[in-house]
Amino acid sequence: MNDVARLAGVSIKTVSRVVNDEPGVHEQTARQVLAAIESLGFRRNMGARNLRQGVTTATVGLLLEDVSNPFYSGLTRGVEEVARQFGRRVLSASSDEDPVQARELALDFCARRVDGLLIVPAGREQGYLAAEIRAGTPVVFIDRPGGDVTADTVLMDNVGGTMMAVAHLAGHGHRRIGFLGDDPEIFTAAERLRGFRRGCARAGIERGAEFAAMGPHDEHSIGSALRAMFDRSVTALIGGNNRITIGLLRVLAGMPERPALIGFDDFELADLLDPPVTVIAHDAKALGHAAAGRLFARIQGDDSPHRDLVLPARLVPRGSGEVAP
Amino acid sequence: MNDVARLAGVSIKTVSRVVNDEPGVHEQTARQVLAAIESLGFRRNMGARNLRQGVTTATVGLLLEDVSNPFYSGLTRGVEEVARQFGRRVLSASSDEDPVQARELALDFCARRVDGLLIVPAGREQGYLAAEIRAGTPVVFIDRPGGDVTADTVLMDNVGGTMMAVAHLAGHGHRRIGFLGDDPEIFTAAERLRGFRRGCARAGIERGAEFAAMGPHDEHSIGSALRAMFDRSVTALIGGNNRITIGLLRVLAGMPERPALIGFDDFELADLLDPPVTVIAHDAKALGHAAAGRLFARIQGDDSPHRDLVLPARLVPRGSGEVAP
DNA sequence: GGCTACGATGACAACGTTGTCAGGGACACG
DNA sequence: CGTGTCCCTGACAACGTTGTCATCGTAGCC
Repeated sequence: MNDVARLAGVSIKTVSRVVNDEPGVHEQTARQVLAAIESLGFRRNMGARNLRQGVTTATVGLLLEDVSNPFYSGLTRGVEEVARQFGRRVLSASSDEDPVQARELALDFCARRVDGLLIVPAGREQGYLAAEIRAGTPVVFIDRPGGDVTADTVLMDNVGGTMMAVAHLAGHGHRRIGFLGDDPEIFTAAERLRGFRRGCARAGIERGAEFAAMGPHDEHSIGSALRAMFDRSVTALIGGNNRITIGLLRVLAGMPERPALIGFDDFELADLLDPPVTVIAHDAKALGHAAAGRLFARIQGDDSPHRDLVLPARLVPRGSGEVAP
Repeated sequence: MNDVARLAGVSIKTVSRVVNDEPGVHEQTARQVLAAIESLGFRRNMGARNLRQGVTTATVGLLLEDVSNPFYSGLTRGVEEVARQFGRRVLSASSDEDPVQARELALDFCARRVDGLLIVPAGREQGYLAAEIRAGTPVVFIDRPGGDVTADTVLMDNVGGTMMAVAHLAGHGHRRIGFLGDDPEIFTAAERLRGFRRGCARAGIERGAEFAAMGPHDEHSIGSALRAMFDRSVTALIGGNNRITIGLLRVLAGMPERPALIGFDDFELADLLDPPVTVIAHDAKALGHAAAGRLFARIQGDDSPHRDLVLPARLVPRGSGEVAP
């Protein structure tokens, strides 16, 4: 800016005025300044501007498990869209479900003075965020609650969705149902398991005819879980998330059994498989929209009490869940 | 920092020393400072630090078409991993293939003084980047060259991949092959079309027995392109990218014809479809690794001449591409 | 005792901006 | 001609850090 000022033969402040479209600059002067800016390729240093003006960095932090998982990339896209509407950029990072990394990344975001933080919590404790929240950084938890920290939260209806799946299978005559879920340390996995149990109870399925195998899962563990379930005459399966459902499909492709199947999380091509896969669907992008919406409301000063938003899940029947035992 | 200094009864400089683990602070003093930091929840302002220290913001900008497309989210993940190794965060944004937005986002990244820029160019002209590059911001183009701007570039072997697909189909006896590609304004689409033509020539397929329908495509346009091709007795198809291949599969599901099919871009579940889909595969994450690798080399001062890297594509035969006419 | 050496600390400037306020010239009016 | 007003412009401080250099006290040495 100094260089621009020198070249244009004006003071640095006048350059600032031109850059910011402030009124009260002679048109002739402004032209000279603009010419100087052009010829020097000057670009205002946002960092310095933020420092001077105080709070905003026009950036929000998004911390999730893994961008390359379609669920999270859809979510990211949703966040990005809302952020753009509010003139913000998104700083994103994947924690790989590792609490230590998550903590480190979140604190790094704070040190960068993001305007707000969207977090898919990894692990049970987010206590390290309490100080940041007190300091005024708005935080919204996505997909899982913050545990020991209270803040706005946007969740899926995990319990309701799984109950719906069980009811659907029971409605088609299944009485022995297996659930393959993720590590129950993960909130959504525990919730879906809860939904599974409750759904079974409500459908009048006797205890002992419901089988749950919780993860973490790879194809090998899915295979052994499946064999154990088939040994006990399970006729229908529920996949606890998109990874597991796809793993299930892959393993089942090499087995003779063709149980009914419902997956939690919709996924691309589910409708083109044979049979097409019935799923409990929810909208990752909508989740991003909702969470970012809350965050920007907070950023703009909304200080109403914390709100928990639960987005609905819906059953999409496609075939695999509508077969008789 | 001021507050911390006051509370600890030391000068602001001493706090700075403690925060930066500089030597020469009495242990007792350091403890007091740390206690003050803890109790005030102080976190160093990265923006101010960057301003003072000069260049780095420990951030790179990643500009792509759409994070929610699995190809790009895989790429993003690759970039993120390398960035983390180098202690950087990733600021990402989707341009939706709109040159105006792309320009705006890229310049915004520059104004934030990112350490480097990874760009999947949208549109033909990236001239606005020339000034930034001259000013010393390293830029790496991904997936498409920069057109009027020269910088490091990391590409896929689009021509070779498509030629491979044609050769594979010809090897199975196909003489009338259709190619459904994206908008030829897009570099990769044009390259793949070129590969298709060259592959046909090399396979001795007479001109007039190769049919290309370029996009942009939706299911409707794919449908009409397909009908036109079948009218001319096409027996094999190549899908020009993951979106188009999936569109093709969806449209074909409602038609009686079962042509041979090879898709450019691998996609999840391709192996579970019936028949499993043969694809030209490449590794999006590897692309991200390679591009970020180049970028950080530049950031660390590598000023060797610009380099163009072309990552190989490979044919993954799964069934759909191995059927006779 | 006077000297150096060293360890611990602080004062101050600077990074690139912008907000505040004051200065200076042109012009109109009494 | 003096005065007030308006428009344009610039000097200066400040944002939160860190680099440079100076200061101070104490210990060690001759």
